[in-house]
Amino acid sequence: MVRSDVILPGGEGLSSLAGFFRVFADETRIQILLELSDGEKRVLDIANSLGLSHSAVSHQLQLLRASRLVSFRREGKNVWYSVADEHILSILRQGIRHVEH
Amino acid sequence: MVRSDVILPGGEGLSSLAGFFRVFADETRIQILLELSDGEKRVLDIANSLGLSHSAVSHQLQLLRASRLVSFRREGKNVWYSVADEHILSILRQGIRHVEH
DNA sequence: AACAAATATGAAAAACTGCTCATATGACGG
DNA sequence: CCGTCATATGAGCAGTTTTTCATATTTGTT
Repeated sequence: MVRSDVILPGGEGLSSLAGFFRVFADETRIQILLELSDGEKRVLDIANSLGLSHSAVSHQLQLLRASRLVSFRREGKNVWYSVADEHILSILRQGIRHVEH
Repeated sequence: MVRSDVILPGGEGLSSLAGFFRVFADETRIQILLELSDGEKRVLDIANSLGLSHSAVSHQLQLLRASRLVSFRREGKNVWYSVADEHILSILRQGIRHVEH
C-alpha cells in the first residue's frame, strides 16, 4: 500500500478526521454506543445501565449528537437516542477486532 | 444490527479499545502515519516534511511504538520507521471515508 | 579521544477533556 | 398554574495530553 492509495486529508479534513476518532477515544462514549447498539434508549436508561450520572450521559450525548454519531427523537418528556448508522458500529467492531489481535 | 453482533469488550478490553482509538485522535499522529504510508522514513525526514520539531515527532513515535502502530529498525545513526501493518492504514482509510460522507 | 549527527528522554508549561454540581428548560398531570 | 419528571446546559475542577526546551544517549567520523 502506498500513500496515493490513501486520500490525503488537507488542513481541515485532518482536524475532522482526528476529531472523528477522538469520539471513540473515550470509554464512556463507547459504552453509550454499545448500549444503543441494542436499540433506542433514553438518557436515564443509559445512565442507570452504566452507573453514571444523567448529567455525564447527557453531556456525552450532546457530543455524540454534534458528531452525528447518534440520532434522537423527542417523545414528550423523553428523548430516545439511537446509533446514527450501521457504519459507526462497523468502525467499533473493527477496533475491537484489532485490540483482540 | 443488534448488540449481540458486537463482541462486547469488558472492563479491560473497553479501556484498550478507547486507548486504541485515542492514538488516531491526534492530528500530528495521523500526519505521521500518512507520511509513513509512503514508505520508511527517519525522524528528521518526518519532522521536516511536517514542519514539526524533531522532539515532538520523536515523542509521538515513542507513543506509536508503544501502541505497536509503527515498526522501526536502527541503521547506524538513523532509525527507520514504518507503519506496522496494513490494517492500521485500513482503519485510517475507513475514518477518512466517513468524514468525507 | 573529541566531535558531530540522529534520536531519545525528562520536566514543566499550555491546552484540552470529562466529570460534578448547580441551575435551567420543556413537557405532562393534577 | 404548580410540582415533578426527563433532559439540557454552564461553570469550575481534576486529571490527562501535547508541546517545548534542555539535556542525554548512541553511533559514526576525523
